[in-house]
Amino acid sequence: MRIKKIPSKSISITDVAKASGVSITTVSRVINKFPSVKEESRIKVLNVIKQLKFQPSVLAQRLATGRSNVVALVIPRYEGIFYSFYALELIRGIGTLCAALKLDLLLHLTDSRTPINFKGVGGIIFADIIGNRQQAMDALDAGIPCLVINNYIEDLEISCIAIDNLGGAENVVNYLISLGHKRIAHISGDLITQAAAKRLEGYKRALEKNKIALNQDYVIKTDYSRGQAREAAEHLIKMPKPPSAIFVASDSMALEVMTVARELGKVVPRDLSLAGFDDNPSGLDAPVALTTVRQPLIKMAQESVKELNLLMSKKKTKIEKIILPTELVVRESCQSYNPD
Amino acid sequence: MRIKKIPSKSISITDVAKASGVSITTVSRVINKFPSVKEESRIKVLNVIKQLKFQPSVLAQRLATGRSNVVALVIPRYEGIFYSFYALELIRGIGTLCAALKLDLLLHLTDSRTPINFKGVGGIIFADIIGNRQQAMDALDAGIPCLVINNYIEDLEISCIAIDNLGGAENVVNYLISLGHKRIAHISGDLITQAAAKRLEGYKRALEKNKIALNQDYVIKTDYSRGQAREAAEHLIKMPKPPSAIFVASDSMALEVMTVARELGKVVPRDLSLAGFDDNPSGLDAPVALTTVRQPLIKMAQESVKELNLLMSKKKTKIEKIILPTELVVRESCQSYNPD
DNA sequence: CTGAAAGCGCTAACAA
DNA sequence: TTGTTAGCGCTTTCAG
Repeated sequence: MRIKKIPSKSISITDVAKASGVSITTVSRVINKFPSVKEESRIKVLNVIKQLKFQPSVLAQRLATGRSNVVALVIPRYEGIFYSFYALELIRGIGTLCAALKLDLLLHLTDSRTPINFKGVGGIIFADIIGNRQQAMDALDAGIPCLVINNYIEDLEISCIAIDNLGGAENVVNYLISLGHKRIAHISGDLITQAAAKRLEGYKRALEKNKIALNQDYVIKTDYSRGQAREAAEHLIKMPKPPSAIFVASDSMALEVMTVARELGKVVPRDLSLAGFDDNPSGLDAPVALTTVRQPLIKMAQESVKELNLLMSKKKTKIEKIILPTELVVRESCQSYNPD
Repeated sequence: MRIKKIPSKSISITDVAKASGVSITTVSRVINKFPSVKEESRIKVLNVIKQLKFQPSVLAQRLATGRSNVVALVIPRYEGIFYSFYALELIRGIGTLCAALKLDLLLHLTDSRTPINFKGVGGIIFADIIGNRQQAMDALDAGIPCLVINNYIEDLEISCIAIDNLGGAENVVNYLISLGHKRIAHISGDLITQAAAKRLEGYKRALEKNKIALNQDYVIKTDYSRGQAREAAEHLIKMPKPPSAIFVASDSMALEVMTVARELGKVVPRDLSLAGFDDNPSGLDAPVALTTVRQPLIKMAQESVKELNLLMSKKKTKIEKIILPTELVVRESCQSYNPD
């Protein structure tokens, strides 16, 4: 004879069935709100459920149905992502909407190498794709509903919701140009991210369209960290012919640049115009409020959950490629170019 | 006859067994690294697994064993938590350690009312307890390994890892007093959080120990938001007899206060000394670097995962109540009191 | 060293 | 309207 491994006092559907004098099937029907249950039985079962504080095992449910309400959020764990404003906004947006839709949120900080075990998750949101394209492809051909945010992927049959980094960057640089600046530098973010690459591209495009020659010395690449922003800023400001304006790929780096400028005796915006990207609230703490580009992070996050939910419930199968617009936020850190 | 519902091409342990000519039991043994498998069989199975890209269903595993490697992180969704530096640091610390320990992280932003379905989670970390005491008690008597962070709970048989908010606050206020300040105000955080309450208490205690009478008009309560910080700051600074120093319960609020002071023509630290709490990196972006209290958030987060992991693997059952020390970070925003 | 068979808690097809 | 029964994919006795 078998012995139950652990006298796991956890109550199951069977206990409920016994206590209410019906079959487990009926209990199951009550749980799943089948209309075809006699009112009397339903009430009885419901009472017992309450009494016993029964909660169905989601595990067993998922195993039996093959469906799962788990949304996995896959965030690549590259250097610096967590120093960004971005990650938290994403988690916040996705987390609150998941809670509202009764979806479980599994947070997966991936090193990009380790394959993800998809069994048991109902859908996946890839926050950007940094070296983990394979993971997305695996998910795709395992037939798991999934989508990518913050990265516009053309060559994969996958939905994506991205932000118009290119346009946003182009706009802000155009703005600087409209103020009369010609010597405009760019401190870029980590170019393994599409966002940083597109911002750089937008910068270049704006210059080009305005017939301003690109000066390679004015473009400095960083990993988004404040440390590298500092080095870049020092380098730029100390140049024999320093730029009159700098477009920085993130607000947090821009703030560091502002600090460096102050240390070197430069007054923003009089001696140097400065623009960031993100609309990070701390841009308002700066001595001079930071001009920046607002990106709809929360919106992107929430759209992704909505979309994924549709995919998961098979209400939709068409893939969608969306680019959300950005908005230039003019504050005080930029000024008309003054050649004196 | 039955028809398989969906020709779910997902490969299972059975497929692996067939393809390698052994029983599923043997495959299971290989998966679980039982030593008692002939090397030959093991290799064969391992090969097939690789070939078929088989990944065991964690669902089925959990159902069969009753064990689960899922860690639920329960974060109460009160107003303003996500505007804090705190939340992201927590998620970052917990997330990376979970990944390292091969634990799945379930993120649960709770409204505190809805009971949590614990079935299938192996352990729970409650990030603070804000109105959701019941959830913790439920988990406790469901016998699920769990602990509380950022809240020292005396009257519950639950492990907790908290931060010495009281001591931290007392220290910083002592520091202000040592600089000669006597009119010291406090802008508190949301007192539903233990952290805010303890910081207020620390403030009071420091005054008391130094025989400085508490002036109720100098204590202003907020919800941690910048908006309320602004109002508080305006009120304090415009008082007929304004404080010469303000201890603010969070760095982000302190930065807002600094902005307000500047707007009102006050120079920090000459006219007003300012201290925060958190050691939020943006404290360094301020025109005047913010003096603050550093709290070991990452450490708290990581300790909690370690501890929970021990609890989950039954290697430990003793509950632990830990308070981690803080550290005063003196920067530039405070100055000796100058009565002129 | 290996396999058959009995669960884990639930859902769903079928029959009543 | 309800119950019976066969799985879902895995682990774990127990008996070779």
